[in-house]
Amino acid sequence: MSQVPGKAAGDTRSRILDAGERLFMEHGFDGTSMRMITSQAGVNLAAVNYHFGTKELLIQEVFRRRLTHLNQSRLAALDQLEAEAAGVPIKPSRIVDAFFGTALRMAADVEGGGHTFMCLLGRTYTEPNEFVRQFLAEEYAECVERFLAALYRALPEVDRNEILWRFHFMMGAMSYAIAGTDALQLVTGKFDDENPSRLAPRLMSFLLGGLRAPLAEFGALK
Amino acid sequence: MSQVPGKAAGDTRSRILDAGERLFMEHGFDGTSMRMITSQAGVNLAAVNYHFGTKELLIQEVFRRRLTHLNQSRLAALDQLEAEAAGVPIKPSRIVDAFFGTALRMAADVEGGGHTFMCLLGRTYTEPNEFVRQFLAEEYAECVERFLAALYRALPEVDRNEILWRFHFMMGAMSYAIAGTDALQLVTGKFDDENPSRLAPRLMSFLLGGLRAPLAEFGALK
DNA sequence: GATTCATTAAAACGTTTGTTTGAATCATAC
DNA sequence: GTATGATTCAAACAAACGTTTTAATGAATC
Repeated sequence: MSQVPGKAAGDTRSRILDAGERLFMEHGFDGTSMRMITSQAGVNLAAVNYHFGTKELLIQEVFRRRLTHLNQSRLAALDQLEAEAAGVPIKPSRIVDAFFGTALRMAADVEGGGHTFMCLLGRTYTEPNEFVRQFLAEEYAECVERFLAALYRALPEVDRNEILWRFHFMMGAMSYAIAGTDALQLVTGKFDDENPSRLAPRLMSFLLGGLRAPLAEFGALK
Repeated sequence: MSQVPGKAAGDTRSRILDAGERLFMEHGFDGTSMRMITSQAGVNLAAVNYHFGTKELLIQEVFRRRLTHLNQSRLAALDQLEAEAAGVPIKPSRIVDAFFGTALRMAADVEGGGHTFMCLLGRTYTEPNEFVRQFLAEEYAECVERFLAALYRALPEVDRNEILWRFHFMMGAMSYAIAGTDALQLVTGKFDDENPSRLAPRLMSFLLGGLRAPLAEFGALK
C-alpha cells in the first residue's frame, strides 16, 4: 500500500534520486536538506542514509545515473562519425553536433527528467563543490579528450589552444542556455516558447558561428 | 590596535563585504556561514547583523556595491556610441563591446576585486535564489532594455526574437568563461595563462562570430 | 508457523546555523 | 573629567542540519 498518495511508481531508491535531482536543481546542494528530499519523495528521513550512505554519495549517484549514459551516447555518435568518414576529415559541425546536440536532445526530454538533469548539470559547472568537481572530472575525462582530439584533426590549421578556448565558450553558452535564469529572462519575461526543442537549432547555429569566427588579433582588448 | 594581523586596511563594513564577496564566490550563499565571513574579515560575529541586518541584506549589498557601477559604465559607453554616431547606424560589434567588453575589463581587475565579483556574478546567474534573482532583475532592467533596443536598431533586418536569443547565448558564454570551472579545466588542466586579459579578445571574437552566424533554418534539430 | 534478512519507522544524537542580547569599549562633544 | 552615541564583544538563543540508533514491519525460506 502506498505510503503517500502518488507514491506508487518506482521504489524508494529511485524516488529519492528523482526528488534529489529536482531539488538540487532548484535550490543547490547546500540549499537542499535531507528532509526536503525525503518529504518530497514520500519516504522516511533515514532512507537516504540507508540506501546511499551520505548526502554526498547521493549527489554522486544523482549524477552518475544520467551522466554515464549521456557521455556514452556522445562517444557512440563520434564513433559513428569516424566510421562513416573512413579517413576523410570530418566536418567540425558534425563533431559539435555529436557533443552538444546530444546534450540538447537529452535536455529536450522534459517528461523523462532529462531536462531537469541538464539544468542541474549546467548550474553545477559554476558551483565549485570540490567533491562534485572531482567526480565530474572523472566522468568527463575520456569523452572530452576524444572530442578535442577529433576537433584537432578536423581543424589542423587552427592553433589547438584556440580550439580549447572555443570549446570552453561553447560549453558555457550551452549550459547557460539550458540552466541560466539570467537577467534577460527576468527583464524581458519568458521567451516565446518554453519548449526546449526550439532552443536547439538556434543554439547550434550560434555555436558554429562562434567556432568559425576569425581568430582574435593578438593583444589584450583595450 | 589591530584585532588580527592585516586588519588595518578598511573599516569593518567593507572588510565584511570583501570577505563575503570572496566566500560567496567560492562556496555559494548557502555554503558560506556568518562565522566564515566574520572570521575571514577578522571581525566579531555580531558585526554582520549590526551593519547589514541579515545575511540576505548583506548579499544584496555585496552585489549593489559593484553592479550599479558596472551597469552605469555600460550605459555611459552606450551613450558615447550613440552620441558619436549621430543618427548613423552603430556597428553591432561596438554595442557588444560596450556591454560585454565593459564587463570583461572589470573582470580583468584582479587586485581591486573586480575579478572575484564577476566570478560571483557568473555563478549567481545559475543559482536561482529567489531573493537574489529579484534584486538582479531590478538592477539590470534599464541596462538590458537599452542595449537590446540598440541592437534592434543596429540589426533592423534580423528578427528581434533571434537577437534576444543570441544576447542570451552571449551572456552565457561570457559568464561561464569567467566563472565556470568546467570539465575542460578539470580534464585539460589550467589554460596557458590565468591572466584574464588574454580571455577578453578571444571571447569577443567568439561572441561576434555567434552573433553574426546565419540564422538557423526552421524546425527542430534532429 | 518459525526464522531470517532487507527495509522502513520514529526518535534522538551532537553540530552548526542565523540571529539576538546586554555589557564593555571606543571616540567625540561638552 | 563626564556624558553621549556608536560600535564591538562574548555569550547565549531557538531552529535546522546530517547522521545514528533501535525497534517495528515486510516478504521470502525452511
